[in-house]
Order: sequence, then C-alpha cells, then structure tokens
Amino acid sequence: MSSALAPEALTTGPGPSAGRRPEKTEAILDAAGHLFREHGYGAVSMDQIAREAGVSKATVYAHFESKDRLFAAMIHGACRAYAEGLMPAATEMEDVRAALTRICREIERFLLAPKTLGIYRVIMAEGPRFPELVQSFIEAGPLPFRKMLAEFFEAANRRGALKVPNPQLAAHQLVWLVRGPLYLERMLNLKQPLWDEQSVDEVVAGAVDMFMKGYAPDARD
Amino acid sequence: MSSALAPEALTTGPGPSAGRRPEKTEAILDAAGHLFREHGYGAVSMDQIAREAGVSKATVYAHFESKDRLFAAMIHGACRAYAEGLMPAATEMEDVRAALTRICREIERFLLAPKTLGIYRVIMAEGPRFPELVQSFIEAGPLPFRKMLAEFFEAANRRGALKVPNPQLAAHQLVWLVRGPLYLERMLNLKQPLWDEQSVDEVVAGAVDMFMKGYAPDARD
DNA sequence: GTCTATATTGTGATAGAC
DNA sequence: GTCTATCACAATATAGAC
Repeated sequence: MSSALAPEALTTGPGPSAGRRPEKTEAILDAAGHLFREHGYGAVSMDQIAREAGVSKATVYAHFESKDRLFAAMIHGACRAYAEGLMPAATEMEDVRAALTRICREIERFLLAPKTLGIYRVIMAEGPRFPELVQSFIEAGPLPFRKMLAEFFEAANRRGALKVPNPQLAAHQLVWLVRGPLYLERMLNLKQPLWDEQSVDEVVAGAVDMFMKGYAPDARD
Repeated sequence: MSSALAPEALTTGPGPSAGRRPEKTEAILDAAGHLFREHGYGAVSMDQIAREAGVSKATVYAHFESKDRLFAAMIHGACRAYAEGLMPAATEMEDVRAALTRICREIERFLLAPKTLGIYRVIMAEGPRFPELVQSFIEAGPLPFRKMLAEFFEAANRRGALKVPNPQLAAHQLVWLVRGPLYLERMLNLKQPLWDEQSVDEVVAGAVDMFMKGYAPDARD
C-alpha cells in the first residue's frame, strides 16, 4: 500500500541507480532534513537546500523528482532512525520501577530530542498536504513504540509486577507523563524559562511515581 | 514589552481607525484564521484570504500592513479566545473527584478542539519565525491555565482534599494525561482509527483515576 | 476605504553544454 | 550525472481611479 514511499521509489531516475553518487544523495537528504526541520517546509527553497548540500539545484532535481518527493524521502529516512533509535530492549528487567525509569529516560532522550521534535513539527504542519506520508510516519514511529510499551505492561501483568487494565491507554499515559511537561517548552524552543522550569529529573521521577501509584499490583480499586 | 502586539497596533492606518469598516476587518481576520489554521501559513496566499473574506486584496492590505502582521493579529485574537474559553471556575467544588472530572472534560472540549489544535499547529510550525508572537501566545494561553490549575491544587492541599507536592508539575501531568492519548490522532486528524482508538470517556476516567491514586491524601509514600 | 490592474520579486522546475 | 543560465509562474505588495 505504501509502496510509493518505499525507499527506492523516492529517488528519481530511469535505471536502478544509474550513475548517481550516493554521497550526494545523502548530502542532499541531510541538508533537506536539517533545513526542513529547522524552518519548515514552506520557508525552505530548493536553492537553499542545494547550497547547503554543496551541489547545484539541477543535481537536486536529478536525485529527487520534486520538492514534495524530497520531503517525503527525508521523512522516510527519519522514520527509519525513529524505529532504530528507540526500543531499549527493556524487556529484561530487574524490578519494574527501575525498568520504568529507564524507559522514561529513553523517552526523554529520544522523543524530546531536537531532531525528533523537528520531525514532529513539520509533520504536524504539513500533514494535511501529505496524508500517505502521515500514515507511514505513524506506522514507522509512534505505533510500534506504543505496541512495545503495551507488550511490556502485559508481560508485567502476567508476572504480577503490575496491574494494568488497559495497556494501550497506559502506554499513552506513560509517554505523555514524561513528554508533556517538557513538550511545549522544547517544541517552541523557548530559551528563557517562561514558567518555572521542570527539570528532567523531576519530570521522570514524577512520571514513574504516578505510574507506579496508579498501576502497582497492591493498589486498592 | 509586547506593545507591538497590542490589538490596536495590529491594524494599519494613519488615524485611529480612520474610516475602516470593522465588519471587513473581522471578515478578513476570520478568513485568515480559518485558512491559516487549516492549511498553514506558507500554503495560504493573500488572494485566497481576500476571496474568502469577500473583499479585494488591496483592502486586505489597507487593514493589515503585511501577511506577517495579519498572521500576528489572527494569533492574537485566538489568544483572547483562549483566555476566555477556558477557566470553568472550578474553584467551588463539591468533591475533588467530580471537580477533576469536570476540569478534564473542559480540557478535552477546548484543548483538543479543531480550532485550538489549528492554532497550535501553526504556532509550532511558524514559531521560529515569530519569536515575540510565541511569547505572547504562551503568556495568553498555556501559562495562565497552568497557573489556575496549580492554584486549584494548592487550595485542595490546604483543605486536605489532595496532597500535591509540586503543583506546577501536577498541572502539566493532569493536562497531558487527558490531552496525550488523543493528541496525535487529532493533531494529524486521522480519519481511520490508526491504532485502537481511545474513547474520550476512557481517557478522562483514566486520567482522573491515575491522578487521584497519585495525589490522594491517604496515599502512602 | 475600496476596487481593478499591474509591478516585482522569489521559487519550483528545465534546457543544454560537458 | 553535474553544472550554468534561464523559463514560467505564483505570490507579495502597490498605483491609481472612484
């Protein structure tokens, strides 16, 4: 279904990769990624991308059929990084609290990193114009991560280490207990602390505490 | 400091409001708001705005100095609506759980409404280009709302109805426990349920439950 | 202030030499 | 495939009549 977004289909050209230099392809993708994440889709021109990549604009068009396709390819690459950069294999765990803490730190490290936030920014801004891209983004990023978390909770349920009635909802809750308090601040990259800044440690500890109190097996309900 | 963003300063013209028809000003603002929220800043042209407002492009420029200023004025108007649309005066409360539930429903009703999400989308996308605007947006919207919530928690602390050590953090947590599970789905307005859809009732109930378990005064810690 | 018609710049995309 | 030079068009902004 998303064959139009397969990595090979994102570059142009008659033959398989007839003579195109992969180093330039990557340079263009890097420049596009950097600029799109930083300034958004509409504010970046193909000239800027070409200049930042150190090639001519015609070369950009030799590698990517259009600005749209270049954008799609950039998002696609970011999704691969998304899938690889997460998943800390927290399945093996000494005790639940420690595992949750590690997961929360991973959430902060990756989901609140400037690069990730840049992707989210541009995807949310341009989403309406690229519906299939949104689909493949969700399927490559948020969806498998939530699934992994839900499976972690289910395993903990079976072990009696947690008591989570709705693992899907709990996955959302844990993610946003960490992400939420830092989200706007970093999404809008506010330099001066606009409100009383919440430190990462406070946020992570608060999230783990609240999650444990909510889903510890000995909680009364 | 934000005098450049005072409402009077956002329209152009020599005299106070020399002959400008307020109805047209509002029509232009409405059209701009609708289109910017729907399609983003870069994808909307002044011609479209003029057409949707039922005036000529020159008239738009008679009311607003530039596209940037029109955008700023639109955001400013949305901030006033933000401040007015929230604040359900939940200070008077029978019992805490009911008050929290009402607050959570209000969060869902307003913070996840298409209009609000559109503002967030465009602010996050264009934020880097409009730093002062981001500042005034935060000060008019999220900041006072968080403050109100924190004060609510402090009052509940004094009454012994809750035990909230960090009201600021707790405000973030409550907001995102409701907002998070529905956020991406609505921000990217996915029609087909991509993952197992969380119903609003589930989300609100889950948020209140978790918050109460975390901050009920009889909780052991 | 409001309109029609226009000036001007920037940008996505291409032609043609090497 | 890669470059320089260029086209075609769309969009911001304005001139001038009423």
